[in-house]
Amino acid sequence: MPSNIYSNTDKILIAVDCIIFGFDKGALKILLIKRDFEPELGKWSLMGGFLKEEENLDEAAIRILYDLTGLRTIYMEQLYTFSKVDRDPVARTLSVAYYALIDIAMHDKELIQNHSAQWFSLDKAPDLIFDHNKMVEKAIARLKRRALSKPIGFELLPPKFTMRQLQKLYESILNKKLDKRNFINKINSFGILVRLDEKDTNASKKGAYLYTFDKVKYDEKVLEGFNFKI
Amino acid sequence: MPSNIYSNTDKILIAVDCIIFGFDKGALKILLIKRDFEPELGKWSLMGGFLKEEENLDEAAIRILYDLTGLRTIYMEQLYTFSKVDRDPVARTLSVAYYALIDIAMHDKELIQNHSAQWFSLDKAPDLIFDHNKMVEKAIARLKRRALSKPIGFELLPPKFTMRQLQKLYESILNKKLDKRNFINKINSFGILVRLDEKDTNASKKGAYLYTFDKVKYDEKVLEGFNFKI
DNA sequence: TTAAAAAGTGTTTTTTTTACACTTATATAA
DNA sequence: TTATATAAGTGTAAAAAAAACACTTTTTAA
Repeated sequence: MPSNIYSNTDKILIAVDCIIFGFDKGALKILLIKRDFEPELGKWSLMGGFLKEEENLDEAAIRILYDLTGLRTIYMEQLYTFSKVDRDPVARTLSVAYYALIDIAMHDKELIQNHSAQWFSLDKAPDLIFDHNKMVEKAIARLKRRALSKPIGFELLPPKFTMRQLQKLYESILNKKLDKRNFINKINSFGILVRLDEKDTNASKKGAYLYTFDKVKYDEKVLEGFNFKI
Repeated sequence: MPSNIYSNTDKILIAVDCIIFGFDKGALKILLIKRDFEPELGKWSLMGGFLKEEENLDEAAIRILYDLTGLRTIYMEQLYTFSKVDRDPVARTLSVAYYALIDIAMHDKELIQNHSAQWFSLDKAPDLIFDHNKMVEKAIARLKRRALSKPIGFELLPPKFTMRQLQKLYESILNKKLDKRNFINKINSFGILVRLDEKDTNASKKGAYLYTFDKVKYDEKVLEGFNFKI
């Protein structure tokens, strides 16, 4: 390798694209924006932006998510870096995909309207520009794997939720029906949920107990290692 | 977002660094190079290079691995993109880490000598430049997870191997002792190994049966889903 | 008052994982 | 030649985890 390894090498644009998952009305959703700029004006895409000189990728992803949702402390994870030479027709661009989980009730609705953004159920999402469909696919696969190794789902739910909501969430992530009793037994065996004396009567006449997530017990559990196969 | 989104954005150097795993004499090893160029001349680092305009990341990683090992068809996977602003003191550089699994017997020994490269056991590896230690850590964690979800180990072994070699390999990846009988029972339950009539007498007087890996059955098994918890 | 809709609750069966010890084959040393 | 040392090879029983399974409760609205 020559000693001037940094000279005459190719510099490249770095984009950060975010797959933003939410959960609403029993279905897993993603937040997409309708582009009001070229290229691909009018088409749907992931929310993205470019990496700046003075920030690292996590910071860029946080900035981009804040711009769209108004939220700062959300679950986020780097997914994969996409690098096909002609993935962006305008210029050679690498894109580092991040995925985020947010409580759909908490985001800033005005902000997403300003960006012509919209929530879509996974099965009803439109075709996306560039390689964004692949990014979403990969994010779903990763989310599925994560859901089996830790109780990631809480990030997607409001602070108080019912067992049934939690189960529906897992069903939509794993894309299969789960047994009610087995699910509750498993969740309770972790001891990371606290049952409140309140009930939620939105979805049933009888009302369902609300639960919250016990962060302290959860962190203990993380240390000893979860087996979250459901 | 402005319409001139591609103008005045920052272009950045992209490096590709490879964590190359091998398995020899019962221990998991990594291949490191002693830098004969600045910065950090004389220190140990991962094998790396820069991404070129006309190639994608996978192609760059394959090129870099070929330069060092002379091998082309090796197991390789993108790991993570490292982006700390000052990770490289010379210039702002992102590094996309890849990890590779190779059969240590197959590589080109002359090539690695030309690069002043050397195999190190994981526990005896020297300190590395930049954030390369972190990369190795992450690669080991990924390898551990992979080892539990599919029988990845075959990539690291010669075409014919003994059960004991396979077990030793898993023991060194998972970093714990495994029960001989349970291991064999589990592996055999997959039906992806073929026992040959040959024996290997290197490690024992009695000799141990050699096995090969049945690629066809393996692929069938992949489709129906592995449970490789050992 | 009754029908409908969702919540809540335990036990049994099956599958998977773990624990565990002796015999066999052969080269080498006495 | 015999004894010894070394690693290979082999199966079963106990424990743990996962999966299957159905009825009762509460309430509202017809």
